[in-house]
Amino acid sequence: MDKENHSSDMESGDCNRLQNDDNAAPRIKDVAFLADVSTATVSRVLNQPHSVTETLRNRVLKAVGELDYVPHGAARALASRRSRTIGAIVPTIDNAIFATSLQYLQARLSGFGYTLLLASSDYNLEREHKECQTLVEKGIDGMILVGEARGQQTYEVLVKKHIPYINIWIYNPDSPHPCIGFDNYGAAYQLAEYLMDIGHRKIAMVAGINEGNDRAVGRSTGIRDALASRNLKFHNGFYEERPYSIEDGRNTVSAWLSHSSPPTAIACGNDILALGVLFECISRKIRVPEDMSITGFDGIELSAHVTPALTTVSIPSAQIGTLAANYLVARLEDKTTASKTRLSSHLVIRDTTAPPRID
Amino acid sequence: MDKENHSSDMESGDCNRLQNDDNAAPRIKDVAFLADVSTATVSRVLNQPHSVTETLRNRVLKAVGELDYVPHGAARALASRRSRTIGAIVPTIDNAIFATSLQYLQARLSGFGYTLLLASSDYNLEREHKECQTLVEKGIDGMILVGEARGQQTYEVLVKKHIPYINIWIYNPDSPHPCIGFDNYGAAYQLAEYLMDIGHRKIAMVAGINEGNDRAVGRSTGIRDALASRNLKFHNGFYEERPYSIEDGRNTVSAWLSHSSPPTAIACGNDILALGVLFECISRKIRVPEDMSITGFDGIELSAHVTPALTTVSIPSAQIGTLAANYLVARLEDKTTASKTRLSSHLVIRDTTAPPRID
DNA sequence: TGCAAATATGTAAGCGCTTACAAACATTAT
DNA sequence: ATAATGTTTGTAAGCGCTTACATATTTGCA
Repeated sequence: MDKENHSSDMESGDCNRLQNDDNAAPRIKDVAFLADVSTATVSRVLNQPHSVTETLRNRVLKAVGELDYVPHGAARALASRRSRTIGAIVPTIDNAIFATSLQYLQARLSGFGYTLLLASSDYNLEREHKECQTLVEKGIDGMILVGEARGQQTYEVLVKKHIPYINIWIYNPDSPHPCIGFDNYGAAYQLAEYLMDIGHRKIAMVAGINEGNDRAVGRSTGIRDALASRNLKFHNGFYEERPYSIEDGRNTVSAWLSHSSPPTAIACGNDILALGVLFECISRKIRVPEDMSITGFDGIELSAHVTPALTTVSIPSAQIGTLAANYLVARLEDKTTASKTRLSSHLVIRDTTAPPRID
Repeated sequence: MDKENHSSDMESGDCNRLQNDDNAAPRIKDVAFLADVSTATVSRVLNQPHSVTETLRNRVLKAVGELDYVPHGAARALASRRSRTIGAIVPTIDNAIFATSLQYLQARLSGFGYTLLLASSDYNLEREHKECQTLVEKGIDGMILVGEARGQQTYEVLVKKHIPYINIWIYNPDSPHPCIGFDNYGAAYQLAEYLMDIGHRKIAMVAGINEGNDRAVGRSTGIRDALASRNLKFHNGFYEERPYSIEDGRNTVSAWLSHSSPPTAIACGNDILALGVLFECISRKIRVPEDMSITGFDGIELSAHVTPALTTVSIPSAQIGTLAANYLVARLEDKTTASKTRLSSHLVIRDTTAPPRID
């Protein structure tokens, strides 16, 4: 069963192509044989082209082309201890804002020669931990996580294996972990101040689910604290947490709208929820912004185009993806990088907010 | 430098834990040593638990737990020739409808113990080919591709390596390739017939970019052929292809709307474009559907909530993701599966379509 | 021209697992 | 008791690469 024809001193490998059993994929050995060099040289041509003479390099490259040789990733990863693969765990891919980030992340990684191994946690920290282990097992070189609130054990898995990681979508100067993002709390706080500055006192909030989601917590707390700073609370205790869907936004406000003392402004944890609230108001003939102010969070493309256009906080989602890729690749190539990057969010005032009517 | 303490016949491995240099990650050897069994047994416990006695199995599992052992994916893949990884190349992640599909795909794969390696082509066939090679090199066990129009060479890479693949988002009974999806052409054809049935003759279309995108081609051709079947053409030649964005939808119709003979209905290649068209009409005070009918394609959540609600074709995007995972895993485990699955799309008639005004 | 230093290539030892095969042991039939 | 059979475990040969080290070749300089 063993092949015998490996004496490398025969003239011209050209007519002596290795008789591979059938059409099995070619190995580095086959390339070496065809180009009449050692496997080490082939490997060098592929990994550090300039350490090989041009003549040889060309011969090898020609052989690679002729055989349609594709290196075996697992073997490569095993021998070199690097997989050129980056893992990412997002709460859900099915969210415009994460999708954008992922798109840019993936594109940038691809440009650096890295591949993206993707998992989702469905906003569940246990699942996140499990997926993290799976990705680590697959041999990722670096990891991208959303937010920073998670069990210490998850971080430990990464630290133990010396896998660099970064928390995105959040910026926390006091955190021991590297991060790229913005200040959810601060942005929400500012948003609430704006609402109060233009005269609102009766403010309600439809938040995203807070559990296991520190971004949502930051937004909720930011609004709440801003209100408290002026001795206000959520009007009538109108504060609800809902999943990311238009439908949920709509349903949630129904009760509030028929209350004897409805809020004059509703802050939402994200644009999708806000859109739901907006659509519900519209279909109930409640004038926005005259009778009701609405704010979103995220700044998805759509928010600029609905009528009235949604006041929201725009987030640099594409940039987060790109920078996360930059950070990890820099770390992996031992270049220095800032371990924390603060990106700015912007309050975008559009047409769903105005001073409340004076009764 | 070599460790010597490997004689496995010493009493009780319990107090003789392998002195790993520092905190290097434990290897299967370490587990075997701790549990006082061979590495083969450890491997069996991990891969075919029932081929090992309960006593031994428990001892091994205990050792695994104590050491926090995580198998090395690359080594595993190299030795077993399976990576438990599935590749997917989508045009862009940043599109609600693909994101949904990916979310379900990923969730299902994860349930089967597989991981998703993700790449995007940006609707560029060459890039797709390159990404395909990269993924194959990483050692994916199966591949998911969107649409079926691509160079033969791309398919060959997969076939040569015996990697099962499936084209999603499309259904073509005559194709030599397995697929899961629906009939873009037929659905579009039906949509145009509906428009004509309710009286429209002046029909225009804002299509997605057709190049390198057979789904878009199918939709465009479906509309065009339906018109032709009743001796119609795009009114005034009003047919434009535009990128996937609300802004593009808006801009595109501007010219048509100020034309002396505007269309009475505009069919769009996807919901996002349709939304753009709708928003533009609304901001120009053109009544929808009285003065203008608009149709979308995809059935994103939003289309049901805008006012007026968008008439569109709903697509089973989640199902496509789930079924694609099912198919590939079945193939990899040598179970039989249908190689082509036709899913149905549905014309959802809502409030943006009505008979044209009679002049 | 000769010798040291620099550069180019080859040799072969792993990387951490899986698995064919061999060996050991347990079970049943003879 | 012995042989035949089935089951459990161990041994060790790879899987396809990379890379430290050894070797061969070239270059620079006295």
